[in-house]
Amino acid sequence: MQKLFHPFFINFNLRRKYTCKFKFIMKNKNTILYGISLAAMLFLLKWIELRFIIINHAFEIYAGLIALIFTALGIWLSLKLTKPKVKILIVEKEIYLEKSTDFILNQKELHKLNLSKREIEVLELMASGLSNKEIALQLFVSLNTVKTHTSKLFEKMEVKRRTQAVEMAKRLNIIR
Amino acid sequence: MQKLFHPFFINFNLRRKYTCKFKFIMKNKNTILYGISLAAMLFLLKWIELRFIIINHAFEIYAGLIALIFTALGIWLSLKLTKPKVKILIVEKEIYLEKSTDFILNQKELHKLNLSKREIEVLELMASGLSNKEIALQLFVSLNTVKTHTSKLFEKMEVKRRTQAVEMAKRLNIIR
DNA sequence: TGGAGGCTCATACTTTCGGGTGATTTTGCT
DNA sequence: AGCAAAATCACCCGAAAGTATGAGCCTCCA
Repeated sequence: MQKLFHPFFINFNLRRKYTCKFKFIMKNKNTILYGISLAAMLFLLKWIELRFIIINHAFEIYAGLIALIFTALGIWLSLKLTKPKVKILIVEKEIYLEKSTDFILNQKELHKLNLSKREIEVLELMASGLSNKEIALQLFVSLNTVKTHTSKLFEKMEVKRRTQAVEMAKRLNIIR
Repeated sequence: MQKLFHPFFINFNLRRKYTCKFKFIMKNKNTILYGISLAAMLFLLKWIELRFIIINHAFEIYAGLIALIFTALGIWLSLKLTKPKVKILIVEKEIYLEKSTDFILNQKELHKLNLSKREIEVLELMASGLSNKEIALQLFVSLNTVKTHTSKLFEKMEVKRRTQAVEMAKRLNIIR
C-alpha cells in the first residue's frame, strides 16, 4: 500500500470578492500607500524647512533622508510582495517486503533429504498450518494418503512431529 | 538488505576564497554600490539644477524622483539580498526487512494480541517443534497447564492448531 | 479491599496426529 | 517388459493435541 502525500503548500494570493469600489482600493492598495507616504514625506520636509534655518547643504541632507527612507520602503514593499517561502516537506515511505521475495531454495539440502514431489507439497501445506484433512481436500486425495505421505516425510527428515518438520524445513530454506 | 535514498538537495551559498582585500570588497559590495548610486544621483541632480531654470516646485520634483529611484533600488536590493527559496525536500526511506538475518520483534503486533508472558514462552517452545509434554518438562509445569496455555493462545491468536499459531507468529515477526 | 487477570492444575471428552501394516495403481527408467 | 519408486488408499490403535469446565492461588490496581 502506498500513501502519497502531496501537501503542496502554495500561498495563492486569494483575492476576496468585494464590492466593485472596495475591490479597486484593494487592488491599488500599494500604489495608494506609496502616494500617501510620498505626500507625508514632502509635508514633513516642508514643515521642517519652515521650522529650521535652511543651511547651505540642506538639499543634500533632504535628498539623503528621502533616499534612505524610500530605500527602506522599497525593501519593505518587496519583502511584503514576495511570495512566502516554500515549506519543507518530508515524506517517509516505508515498504515492508516479505521474505518470500528473496527466498533462495536450498537445493542441496532438499536433495539430501530425497523427498518426493508429493511429500514436498504436503510439507508446504503443512507449513502453512493446514491439518491433514485440509491437505487431503487441497490435494484431492484421501486423508489416509496424506497420512502416509506425512509418515514417510517424518521418517526421511528424521523428525517425530509436523511442527518439527516445519521448523527444520524453514531453517534449512527448503520451504518459504 | 537496506536501501537508503537520501536525495538531499541543499543549495549552499559557497563563498570562494579570494585574497583578503578583494574579499572585503565582495563582502561590502552592496553598501559600496549603494553609496556610489547616491553620489551619482546627487551629482546628476546638481548638474540638472545648473542646466535648467529652477522652477518653483523643483524640490518636490527632485524629491519625487529620488524617492522613486531609491524605492526601486530598495526593491532590487531586497530581492538580491533575500535568501534563495527553500527547495522542497522529499526523503523516501525504503526499508527492506528480511526475517532470517536481522530479526526485529514486532512490538505492535505482539501488543495487539495481548499475550501473557507464559503464553509467549509456550509459543516460542512450540515454534521450536516441542510437544506439549516437552514444553511442560521445560517449564516445570504440568501437561494440563501447558494445554491451558495453548488453548488460550489459540483463542487469542484466532487459530485452531499449533502449526497455524507458529506460522502466524513467524509471519508477524513475533518470534524468531 | 475487592475485582480482574495471570498462572497453576485437574477431569472428561473429542479430534487430530502418527505409527504400523498391507494393498493396488501409476510412473519412470533400463 | 519388468522392476523400483512413487502415489494412492484402507484399517487399526495409541499418543498427542485441542476443547470445555471448574477451581485454587497470587499479584496488581482502582
